[in-house]
Amino acid sequence: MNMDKAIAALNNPVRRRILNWLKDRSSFPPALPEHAELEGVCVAYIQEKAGLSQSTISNYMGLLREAGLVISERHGQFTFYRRDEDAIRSFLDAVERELLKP
Amino acid sequence: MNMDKAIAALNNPVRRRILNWLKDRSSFPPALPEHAELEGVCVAYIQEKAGLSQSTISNYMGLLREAGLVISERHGQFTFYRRDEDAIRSFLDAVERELLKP
DNA sequence: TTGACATAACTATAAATATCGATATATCTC
DNA sequence: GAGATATATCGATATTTATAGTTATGTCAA
Repeated sequence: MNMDKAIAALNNPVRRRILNWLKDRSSFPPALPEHAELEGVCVAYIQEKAGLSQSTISNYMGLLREAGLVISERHGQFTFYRRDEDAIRSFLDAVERELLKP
Repeated sequence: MNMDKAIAALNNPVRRRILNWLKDRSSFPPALPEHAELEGVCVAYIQEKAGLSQSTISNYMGLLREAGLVISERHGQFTFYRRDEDAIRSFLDAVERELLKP
């Protein structure tokens, strides 16, 4: 997790919203049967929900991934994104340590 | 405290550093005797330490103030800035609530 | 192999941000 | 009041970000 990249990634309401949506897989359309066991969500579903172009969302997800906030996993033609809960928590810890007066 | 503005204000390493410096008044040159009781730091000291132009720092401090992370107080020709600890804490709480899975 | 599809990478443009120097404003001192 | 000082504001430019369209890449299915 990279603090600078993470803050930059979060400095956008749509990306924060996506991170929120990913808390609950069921806020998206059901996965295909063959992907039922996967936790992540494919780009197309996220795009649909966000209402922005495919390229924009792909770029957003790349930023979130580079920031270490989400994990991507390719399965066939699909890329599934899911939150990295540990990284998110440790980001919050780091921000708190940096901001809070000792 | 405004979440969007606060994140934007923190999305810059110098502004985060300033916020850190302000944790400890003694990391700056001593205040004038007539300002000894004040907790804040004047713009010129912050500028000196940051090594950026006066206008840039004045602008930075304005952003931090609008984000609600610092409090400014004018005394004569000087403006003293200090951290708003309560606002910082509640910002951290809000970010945590937004990011962390329930 | 040939399409069809999902996603990523590339290109382009508009908007936002970083940063400075210059100027304006307020205040202090004489 | 005139000049000095501290800060804010304005104007300009360079860089970064947002976003879309287009193209490339990889994979599936017939």
